[in-house]
Amino acid sequence: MEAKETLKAHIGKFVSLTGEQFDYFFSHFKPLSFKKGQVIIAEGDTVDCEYFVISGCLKSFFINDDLKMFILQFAMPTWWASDYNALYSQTKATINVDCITDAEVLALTNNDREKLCNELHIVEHFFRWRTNRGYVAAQKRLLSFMNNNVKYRYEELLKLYPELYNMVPKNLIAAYLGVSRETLSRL
Amino acid sequence: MEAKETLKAHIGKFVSLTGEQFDYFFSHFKPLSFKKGQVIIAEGDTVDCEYFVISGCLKSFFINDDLKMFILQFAMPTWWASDYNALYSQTKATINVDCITDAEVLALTNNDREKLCNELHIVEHFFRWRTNRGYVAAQKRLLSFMNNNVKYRYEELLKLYPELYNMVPKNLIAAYLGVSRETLSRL
DNA sequence: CTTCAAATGTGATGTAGATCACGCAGCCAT
DNA sequence: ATGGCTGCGTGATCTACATCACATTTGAAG
Repeated sequence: MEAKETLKAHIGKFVSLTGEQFDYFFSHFKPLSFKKGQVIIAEGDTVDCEYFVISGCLKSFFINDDLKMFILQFAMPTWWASDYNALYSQTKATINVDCITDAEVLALTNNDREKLCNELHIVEHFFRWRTNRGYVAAQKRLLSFMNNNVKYRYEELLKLYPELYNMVPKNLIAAYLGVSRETLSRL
Repeated sequence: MEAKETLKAHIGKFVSLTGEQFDYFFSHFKPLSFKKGQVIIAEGDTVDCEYFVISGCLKSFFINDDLKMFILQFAMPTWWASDYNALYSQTKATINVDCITDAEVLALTNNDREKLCNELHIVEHFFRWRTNRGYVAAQKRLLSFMNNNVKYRYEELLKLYPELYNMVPKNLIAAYLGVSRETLSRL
């Protein structure tokens, strides 16, 4: 029931579903448990789900030709993660998603999301709102990238998500900030 | 009628509205003409519209404390522009929008968009889709920023939007790429 | 046609951060 | 405990790009 309550609280922050509507909505999610290090989406995979994090921490990341890793997102509880480009346009994954810690998630298929959006206007409203927030956050991060040096971005990140400092190894934080682990280590 | 047809074709790429539905939808847009250099949204403004570009080219940009400009987006015909953070969360603008060339746009208020999304499920569907695309594009740009050097990003930009090369001064392209105009000039 | 400001090119020099190389500490599995 | 692996710090050097300075071209307005 933990997972169901977490999702309900999350949705409830923006829209009001009746109990019946929420039960129906929830019935499309599939609970999954993963171990630390387990891969959820690998480059080249067909992507048909997005994942709502109940506990633990995921990362979505890109590996370039030099095998350098860039982290797009740390997904903490009540965050969503997937390769959205692949999911929305039904192409192969170019982004990977795996588990930084043991994690419990709720999986929702692209088809089910679209079905739910069609059947329940308010669910579509919720998902529009969610992506709006994601879009604004992505723009802010882009601006911060262009405007601020590494030190400032590191401090801002820790201010916003202090739990990352202990939860996530420094080399991953460096990969999120787009900087080498050596430079990060020198503050 | 030019503007109406442009918007209709744009919407029609993703959803099908009846003629009646589209007329109603369109009736909420207000046509506006601007001259080159005119400011549409200035930092500190209350933002209550987003703008659909019919002709010409806008830019949305941020000015930092050192008066350095960073361009978030060039808005060409059929693109949308605003300070979405301010628009969605009803806060003061931190992003500016102005005209690189003379421009015709259609303005839609936040209230009207929300009203339309409520009244017509399919309109909400359209706007969800639009933001999804924007979100994916923003993520791609972020990745490109972390992964590729200026030269590569410049070439990719020109490959994607060759018209920018002649339409937009190089210092603005530099501000989009997050690089100094001198460095851009040296390729 | 003339004038002035904006746009562009280019040299010299400075610097944030990358890369390479190494040492060391914790930690899990044999 | 012995080994090997992952995470973390730190020195030395390298490089892409910033910054400052100035020259040249261009194009719009009088």
